[in-house]
Amino acid sequence: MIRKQRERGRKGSPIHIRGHIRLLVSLMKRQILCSQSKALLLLYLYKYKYNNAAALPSVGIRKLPLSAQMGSSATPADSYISEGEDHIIQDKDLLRRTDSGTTGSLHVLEDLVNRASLEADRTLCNKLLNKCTQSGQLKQARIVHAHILTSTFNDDLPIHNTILNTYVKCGSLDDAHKLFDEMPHRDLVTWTALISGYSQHDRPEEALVLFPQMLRHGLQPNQFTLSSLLKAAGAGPDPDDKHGRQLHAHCFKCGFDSNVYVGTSLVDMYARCGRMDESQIIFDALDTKNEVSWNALIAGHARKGQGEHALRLFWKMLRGGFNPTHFTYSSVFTVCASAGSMEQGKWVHSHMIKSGVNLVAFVGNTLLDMYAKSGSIDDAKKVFDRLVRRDIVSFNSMLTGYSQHGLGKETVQLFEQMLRIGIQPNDITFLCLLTACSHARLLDEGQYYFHLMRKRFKIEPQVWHYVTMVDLLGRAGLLDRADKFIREMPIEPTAAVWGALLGACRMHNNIDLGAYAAERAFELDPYDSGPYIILANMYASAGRLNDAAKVRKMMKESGVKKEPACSWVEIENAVHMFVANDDAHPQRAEIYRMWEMISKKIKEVGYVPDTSHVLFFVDQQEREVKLQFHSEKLALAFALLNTSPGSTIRIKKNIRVCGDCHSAIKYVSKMERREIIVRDTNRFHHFRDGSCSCGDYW
DNA sequence: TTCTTAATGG
Repeated sequence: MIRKQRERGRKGSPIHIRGHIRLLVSLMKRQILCSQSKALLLLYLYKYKYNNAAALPSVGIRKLPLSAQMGSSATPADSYISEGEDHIIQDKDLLRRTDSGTTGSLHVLEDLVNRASLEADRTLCNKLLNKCTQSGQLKQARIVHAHILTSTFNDDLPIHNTILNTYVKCGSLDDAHKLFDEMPHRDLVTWTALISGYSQHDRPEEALVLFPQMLRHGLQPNQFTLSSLLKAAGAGPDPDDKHGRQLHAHCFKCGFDSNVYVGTSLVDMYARCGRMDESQIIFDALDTKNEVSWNALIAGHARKGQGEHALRLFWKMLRGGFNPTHFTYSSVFTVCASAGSMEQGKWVHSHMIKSGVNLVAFVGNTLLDMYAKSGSIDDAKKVFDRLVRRDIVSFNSMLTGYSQHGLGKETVQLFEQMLRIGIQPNDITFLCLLTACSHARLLDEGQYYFHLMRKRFKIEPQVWHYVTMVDLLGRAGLLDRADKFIREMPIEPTAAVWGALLGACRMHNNIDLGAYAAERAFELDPYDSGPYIILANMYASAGRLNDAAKVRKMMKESGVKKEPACSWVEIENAVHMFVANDDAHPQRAEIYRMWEMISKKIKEVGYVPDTSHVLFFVDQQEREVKLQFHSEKLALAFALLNTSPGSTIRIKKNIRVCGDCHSAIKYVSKMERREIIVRDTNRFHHFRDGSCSCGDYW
């Protein structure tokens, strides 16, 4: 009790400062305080501000012309934290120079200056640390920490825990761990703060090893510890559920599994380990669920590519009376983006507008991506323009959109705009930019940006940047330069690098270099069917059927399976899938009849089936028959049967569209007066009035 | 004083 009183009146404590300010104000009112000495008031203001800002106007200090007194170095109390220690020292110097006058207040002031030690009190330190935590200012946190080390409350455990947490939130786990090691005493909060630090900053292994150590110190985890540990268990490089299961047992034993935080973390952990069934069981068993629990489950299905399931859960969540959050919308838009289901995405978008959720980058980026990936680049741009705050991901998403739609000029313009605004590009930005240059035949621009990336932005190109450069050079027909470029790469070329060269060789019919590139690709990744198929097709279309057969045999022997080609088309909120020569579809007969009719009609206006893309069909007529039933053709016939005249048709494909289909779709777009948008593995084709946006360059 | 959920590439 006595100690408490002493502490309350100690110098630096709020009461102490308040008293000083009152005294100073009264001196000032009686004209005893000379003008220079008002600097002293500023010093007190610094301290006072953080204790009770609301009380300031009542003592009239705000009316002081502080900046006039302090010259250009004047610092408003608000910016104390961000300006740091230098200014405090500066103010001290000012104080020393204060009061050369000989007023009767001299003694009083001298006394005050001496007593105005900068030692902070506990409340002030907590507030300062809090502010550092919120704004992530590590440097200031270290200064406050230094003050605390020389203070009388240095052996205080809670304040050390707060510092540790501040370091964590400022992103410096080194500082946090160092403090942890130096601390004379640690409690559960200390351990938990460090564990959660590693887990939040994506260093799961380091979080997990702390757990057994903590147990050895005789501490039992609580809900905070367990949820952090579960997050770490689900985030491992190769998330296995060994840690997860042990933790689950621990949660169960201590009865924490019914806690919302721990329960939700369990749902999330199993979902990240790919065990959706167990995730669902835990979710169902939760007495108390919140939005986060739903989001974790929905995101889990979305990540696993179970889009339909995720959407069903979304509707269920709504029916259950839960309000979707940014996270929910974000997952749902991602699902719609990868399925190319724009109609459902639009519906959810309108739902989001009605619910009043702001179009911030967090959710806007995924919405933008959804429109771009569904083929509507105009809607994507609208979303981009309306975003409340654009971040690097917003720009990257928009750049990706442009580049996939073959809009090279727009990509370059947006990139330049981004630089003007002062947003730092990252490696993904450059990947989009280079891809755009490649797709739009912007050879010089592509090479220029590749150098710029290194020189001006100090971003070391990753293997994917090299792949794109090989693609850029190769597409432009500079096959030898592309080959040389690969040989001069500072990093080892991967199968994808050689694959890019192979693709270019196919485009420019260079079989020898193509065969060489394919060999390298086989060596580096024998399990990818792509290069085998391309090479075999190249041989086949050059009439070298024996060589084609050899490649095919090689592929068979290495046990590679060709991924079946399929196409998807969305009709009235349902996505329909087609495989080549589909014979299981309920509307099969109509679809085939439809295509035969179309085929006949477009042949009359000039369509010539190109059979060079088909392997091993000796007889010309048979070749043509097989060719007719590529999945995108079936999807197109189906869409023509089931949509109203004039409406846009959007088709998604899992491999690159073949030359014959590309040609056929061009004719169909003209004849049927339809806009047809085909999304293949690396770009969009907008067919309109007989031509394609890719300019037959893909 | 300590806790859970999303997004951009090929």
